[in-house]
Amino acid sequence: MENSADLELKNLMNELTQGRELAKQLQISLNTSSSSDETCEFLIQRIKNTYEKALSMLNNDDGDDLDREFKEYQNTTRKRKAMPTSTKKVQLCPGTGLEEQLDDGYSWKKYGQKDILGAKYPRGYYRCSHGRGKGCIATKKVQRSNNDPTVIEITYIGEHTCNHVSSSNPTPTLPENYIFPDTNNQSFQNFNNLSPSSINPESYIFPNAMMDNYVLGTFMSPTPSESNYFAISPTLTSNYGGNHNAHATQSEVITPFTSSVTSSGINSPVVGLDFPFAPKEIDSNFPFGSLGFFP
DNA sequence: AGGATTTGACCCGG
DNA sequence: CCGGGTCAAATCCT
Repeated sequence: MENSADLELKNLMNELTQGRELAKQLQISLNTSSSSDETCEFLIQRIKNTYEKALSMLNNDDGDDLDREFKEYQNTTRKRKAMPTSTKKVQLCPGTGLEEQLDDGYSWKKYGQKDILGAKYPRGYYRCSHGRGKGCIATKKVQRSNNDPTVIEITYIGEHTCNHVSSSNPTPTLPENYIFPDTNNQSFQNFNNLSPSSINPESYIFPNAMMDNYVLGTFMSPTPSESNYFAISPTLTSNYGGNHNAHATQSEVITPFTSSVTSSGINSPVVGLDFPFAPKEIDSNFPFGSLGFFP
């Protein structure tokens, strides 16, 4: 068994190593004409995050802090104490796999969903799927914007202490580098060489029909009829949400540009990215919608 | 069968 | 008391 100090040190090393790798990625991106501004911006943000995380670890010279924090969490299961939060808004790119666009490299487990007053769309609650076992207290809230259904707001609460990446995307040295898939991947190159206005949906993971179903039928239609979200393939459990009125502590807008790298068809559980796309009206019309039938 | 998701109930702070 | 956050049993999916 390794003690908490060793674990702390290991986590610190992980963070610093990750920062170094991200910096390398940034350098590559800067030297690559096909890389977008968003790519660089996102990398910079991630580098900042790793440094902040590393610094906070150093400040907590008491290695038991995380353990204690989790204990407190366990003692107050229904109300978490004030935790560091960060919010990012994700502008969905048409034609890109929704799951990929929302994937942040961690695996999440949904533990709740709630209608929020004044919000058209329900909010989904997720916690790190390694959570309880590893003492990772990270959670996130995902909600679709009232005004712009293509904007998703993700609020991250607490820091990951598990240093685990999604089982469907294992990347030993870069736990959160889902955004940098194999650049030899044809689809990735297709994507990177495209300007947003010239996106060719066929380059992506989802065929047109499917994207129509997701983006047009589900997102855009104010009054979805038969093409509501219940028609969505149950195997594609992507979640959407957003809240335009958000007043988060920090906010950043990220335009995802993830590749068409799939979850490699891995049949491991798709974690974290399910979502009720339909507005509340649909929910009320189809209270048993996810079952696809009325009782 | 086991793990993930859904959903109504519960808890608690404002 | 209201509303956001969480729990946990039921249900679904693989």
